[in-house]
Amino acid sequence: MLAKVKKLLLVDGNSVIHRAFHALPPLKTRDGVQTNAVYGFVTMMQKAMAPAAPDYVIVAFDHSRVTFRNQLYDDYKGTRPQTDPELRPQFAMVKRLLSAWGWAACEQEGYEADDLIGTLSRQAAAAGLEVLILTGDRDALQLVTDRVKVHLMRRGLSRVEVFDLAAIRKTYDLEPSQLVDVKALMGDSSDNIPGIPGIGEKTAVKLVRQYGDLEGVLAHAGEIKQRKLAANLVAYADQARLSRQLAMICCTAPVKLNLDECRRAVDYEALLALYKELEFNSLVKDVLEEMQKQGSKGAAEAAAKDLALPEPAILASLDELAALASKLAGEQEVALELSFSDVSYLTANVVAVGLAWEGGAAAFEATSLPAQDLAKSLEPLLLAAPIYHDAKAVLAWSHKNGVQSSVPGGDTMLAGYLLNPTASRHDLPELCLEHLDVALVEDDSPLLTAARRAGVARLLHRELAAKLQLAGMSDLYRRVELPLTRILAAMESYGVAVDLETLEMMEAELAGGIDGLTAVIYELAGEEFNINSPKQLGNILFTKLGLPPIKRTKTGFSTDVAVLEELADKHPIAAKLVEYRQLTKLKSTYVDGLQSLVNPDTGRLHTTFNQAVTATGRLSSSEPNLQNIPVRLEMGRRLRRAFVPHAPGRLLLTADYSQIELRVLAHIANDEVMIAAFRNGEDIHARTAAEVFGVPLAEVTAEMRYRAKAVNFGIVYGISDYGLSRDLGISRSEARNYIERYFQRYAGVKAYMEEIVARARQDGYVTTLLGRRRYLPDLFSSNHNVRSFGERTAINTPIQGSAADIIKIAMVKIFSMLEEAQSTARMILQVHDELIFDVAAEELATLVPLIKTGMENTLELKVPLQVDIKYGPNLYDLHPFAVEEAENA
DNA sequence: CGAGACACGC
DNA sequence: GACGTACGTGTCTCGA
Repeated sequence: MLAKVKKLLLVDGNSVIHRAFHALPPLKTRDGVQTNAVYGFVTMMQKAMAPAAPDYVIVAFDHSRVTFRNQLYDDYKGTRPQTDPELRPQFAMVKRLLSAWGWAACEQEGYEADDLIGTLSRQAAAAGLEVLILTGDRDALQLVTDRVKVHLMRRGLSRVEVFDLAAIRKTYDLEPSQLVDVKALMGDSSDNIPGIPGIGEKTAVKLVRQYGDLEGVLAHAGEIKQRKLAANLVAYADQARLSRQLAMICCTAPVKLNLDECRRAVDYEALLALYKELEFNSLVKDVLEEMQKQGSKGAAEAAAKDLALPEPAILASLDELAALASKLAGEQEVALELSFSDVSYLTANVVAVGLAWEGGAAAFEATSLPAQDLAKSLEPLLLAAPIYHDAKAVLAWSHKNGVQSSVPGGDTMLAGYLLNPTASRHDLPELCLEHLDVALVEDDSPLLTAARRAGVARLLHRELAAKLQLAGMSDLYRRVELPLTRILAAMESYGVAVDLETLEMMEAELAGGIDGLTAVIYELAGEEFNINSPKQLGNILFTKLGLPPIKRTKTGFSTDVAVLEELADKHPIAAKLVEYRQLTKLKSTYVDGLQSLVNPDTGRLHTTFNQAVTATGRLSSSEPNLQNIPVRLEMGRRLRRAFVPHAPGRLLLTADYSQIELRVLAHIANDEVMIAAFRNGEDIHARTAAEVFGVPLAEVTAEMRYRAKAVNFGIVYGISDYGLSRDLGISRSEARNYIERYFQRYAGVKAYMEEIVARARQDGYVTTLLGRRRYLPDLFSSNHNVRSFGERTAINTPIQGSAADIIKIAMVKIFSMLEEAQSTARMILQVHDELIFDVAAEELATLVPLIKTGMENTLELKVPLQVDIKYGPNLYDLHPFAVEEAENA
């Protein structure tokens, strides 16, 4: 086995710092100290380090302006201006940075950074190391060998070009060493190297290629046809020789490579302090995160000290815990943390309990206790509205163990989510970094971790609650999200009953269908291959069968359903593939996937409703996702027969909002035409068709309505003529025409779209009807596509998010109405604009009006909300609930 | 183990 | 001239 070759990164400090200084705006600290070059240096280094992963780093600096080259030539670099006074102090800052990062610095009187790099690179290569040179100076290219590569910074800091031996040969058709001869001929005005008058890069390269090196060129001056050029070569031969000496990087400078001194060892504490001083806030965060990953003890202690967390008391018995829980039930601002053995909290065990209150903390080891006993002893506290991080996990667990709970007093996860829904994570360590500037590190002991998390959650919640207040989201938080989380916990804990026999029958049916299709597809393809592999399938379709590749993906031919449908009239295999895809999707994701997630204890599916995931405020559902059960195609829809009530004598009831997003749009855009249509109870797609096609409502054809429906969808999602033309199979100009007429007729919608984008640009965020926010940094991107995306998001988020607000209010309201009425009805699922209940047959007639009016009367909009209710023995056989049934009841 | 392609829902 | 409907989750393949 060969040992891995060690890598050395050599950096031209002066070059990188100068680049950074000129490429970045003059960033300053609050005290007015300019730091842009330092910042640019760090980011450049991080960019270079990430892919290269060097084992050693040395940053070389010029010692002073006077070097051995000045003895050769007085005016060397004679045209260079004085160092900018704003830049000079930044060199010292960079050097402090180096020691914190554990990067060696190197400088030597009489030599430039280049020479030190050249010398060290030769020594390192001789010692068997691989060398990378980071610089903005092209001259370094002469140092390239089979072991030495140059990362050349181009145009500011954004692009780096990598030159290895092959790249040099390809670019110049010369060896690296010949670049010195080129420069000897052409000179360099920035270094004030004279070269030979009248020779530029083109000529210099040509001559060196032809004659090998400078001496070769000079020796053959007589053969050169252009008389002026030949004469200059003779007249300025010595000047060229001098230029060559100046351009040649010295590889014998008096420095010695000492690898022990440049092994990387980051001093995080020092780095953190320095970044804080320089006010590099994003980098401060990175360091804290890194410290957290490393589990740095220092960071943990700093967190405890900064926040003045009390030392937790370790509780010895369940009685002691129960007594404390009862006592704390009477106190304000108590935080409760349960650590679970697994992320699936419904099936997991509680490992530890952490508690924190004003001036105190406690922890309890819970591993070997029956869950019911533990839940029971915590009951007084669960009913006293403590603060949690991810309350739903605790509440679902307690619900499962037969213990009541109240709406949480606070939930740092939900609060953090509301403050910035698009953040990638809302876990406790991340929120601590973001809002308290503290790294939260797990302790080796789960007990101490639980107590620390409770303590931190309590303090964090104060901060978050204050920020929510400032942002106008307190009501949304306290009246919607917090009550909802308890409801979601109940829904998850109830679960959804499934009829396994139905699933098993479908499984057999699908397996048969897939086998048959597989055989047919192999036959049509003339060989066996993996149909599930888009790559192999692409080869069969477009290479072997010679079908036209309709479109490409990043990695090859696209084989998605749109492509297959286009191929359907060219080859019979296409239709078979569409069917194959349909069946395998159904089998693997739904039939097999759902079966594997049925809880063996309850015989039901217990999804997780994620309340802190989406950018718009919608919920999501996972393990399994019960928000994407097939409905559109009959084959898939039949799967819904497997979703049944949890006991005999009961029914499933679905209540869905009709056109909720368009109604919300009509309201927030305040569009008169659309408002009137909804108030008159019109079919909105037909109305849109009448408007767009300029015909009376009665004359709207099915085709016109279909097209208008696509336009309505497009409007909600931020339409483009391209997308609409693709959806409807019409030309772009025709699509543009539709949109134009749409905006003429629905002028309020058009005005809304313009206003919301303008407002979003001003505020940096958009809001929903309940004040839910989404920040839109994409609006300020310099990339046109990213910016357009931001604009569509600005249009869509208030619509989708307000609809999410509405159904959340409805859930809170209906859940408590059911509680009050002591109904046995259970709300079991939410699918964005639809609620699904498991109800007793005899309660049906009373529940329908309760649910319908409850959902229709959430927010007072300028248009009515309309809810359609259906019921049946499963999610497939659903019947509309007729008004007469209610009247007869 | 992560990215990409694909497919399902609203 | 490119590029392009919002928001999600799950499964499978493939290459590091």
